[in-house]
Amino acid sequence: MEDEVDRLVAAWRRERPDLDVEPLEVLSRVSRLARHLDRARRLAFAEHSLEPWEFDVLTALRRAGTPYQLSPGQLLTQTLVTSGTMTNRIDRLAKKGLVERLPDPSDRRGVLVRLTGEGRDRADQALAGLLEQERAILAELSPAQRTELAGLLRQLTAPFDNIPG
Amino acid sequence: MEDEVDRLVAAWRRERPDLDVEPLEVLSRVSRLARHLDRARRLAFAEHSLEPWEFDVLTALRRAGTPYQLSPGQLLTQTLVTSGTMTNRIDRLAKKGLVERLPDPSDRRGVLVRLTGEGRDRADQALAGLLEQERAILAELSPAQRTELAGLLRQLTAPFDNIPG
DNA sequence: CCCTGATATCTCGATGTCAAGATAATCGTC
DNA sequence: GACGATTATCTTGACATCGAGATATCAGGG
Repeated sequence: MEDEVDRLVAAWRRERPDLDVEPLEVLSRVSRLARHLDRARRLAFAEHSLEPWEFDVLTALRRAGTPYQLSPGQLLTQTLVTSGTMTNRIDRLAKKGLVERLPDPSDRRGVLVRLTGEGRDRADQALAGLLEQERAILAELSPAQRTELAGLLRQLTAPFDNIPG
Repeated sequence: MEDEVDRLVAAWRRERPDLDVEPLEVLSRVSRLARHLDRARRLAFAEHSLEPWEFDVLTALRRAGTPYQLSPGQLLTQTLVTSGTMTNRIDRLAKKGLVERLPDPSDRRGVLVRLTGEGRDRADQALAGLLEQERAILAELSPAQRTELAGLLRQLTAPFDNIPG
C-alpha cells in the first residue's frame, strides 16, 4: 500500500531529478509516523486524563523502581526536553500531586523528584492503555518483522543516545 | 550497540514483569529518533536561516511543481498540523516574502498559497543541505537495510495516511 | 583556603501549536 | 431556488516549549 511519503518522493523525482532523495524514504517516514503516534497517544491518554508529557515524566520515574525518584537531570536525558521545560513540567505535576520535590541529601545544588502513590497508579494505568493501542498499530507486522524493524531502528538511534545527543 | 530504548525496556521488564512491553521496542524508538532528527534538522537549517516549519511548508509547495501553489487544506495533509497553525505559518511566511496568498478563482471560500522566487530558492538550498545530513545519519545502514527499513515503516504509516488519520 | 571551571537547576520572555468556535461559501436535494 | 449539511479558512485564548542567562554549589589545583 502506498503512503504519503511515496507520493512525496515521487514528486521530488519529478521536480528535482538531479537529486538523490532516497534518504527521505526512511527519515521522512520516521518523522511522519512519530507525528501520527503523538496524536494517537494523546487520544489514548485522554481516557486517563493524562497528557503525553505527563506520561513521559511519570513513567520515567515509575521505571526507576523504588523509591521512584530521579533528578531533573536524569529526567532530561530520558525525555529529550530542555531544562526549562523540565522545571515547568515538575512544577505542574507537583501542583497536581503526582510528584514531589525533595532536596538531594548528597548535593545541595540538586533536587530529587519522587512519584507519589497516585502518580504511580496513574502511570501504571496509562501504560497498560498505551501498550494495548500500540499492539493494534503493530498488528500490521509479523513478529519477525517487528524484531527486524526494532533492530534497524536501534542502529540509527544508538549514535544519538550514546555519543552525547 | 545498546540504545536508550534497550535500557527503558529492561527497566520495564524488571519493574513490570507481568506486562509485555515488546511494542515499545519499535514505537518508542520511532518517537525518540524523530525527536533527535528534529534537533538535527534545526541545526542543518540554521545555516540557511530557515526553521523546520518553514522548510516543511516551502518544500510542500516546491514539490507541487509549477506554478508552485497549493491550498491551505492541501498543506495541512502534508504537514500534519492543524488549520490554525497553518494560517499562522502562511501569515509569517508571507510577511517574509517567501509565499503569497491568492484568491482561488474557482472557489471563493478558498485561497491559494504560492511560492515566491526567493521562497523557491531557499527551499532548494535547504533541501540539498538536509539530504546531505540525512545521508550521513543513514550511513549506519547498508543500502539493502535502508530499503528494508523503508518498507517496514511504510506498512505502519500507510493506515494513517490512507484511512483519514 | 581561594580561585576557576564545571555542574544542577531555575527564571523569564518569545514563540509556535492546539482546540474550539466563528465566518463564509458551496453542494445536494427536494 | 431555498434549506440544511458540509467544506475551507481564519480567529482567539490557553498552554507547552525553547533558548539564553542567572544563581548556587561542587571539585580540583595551587
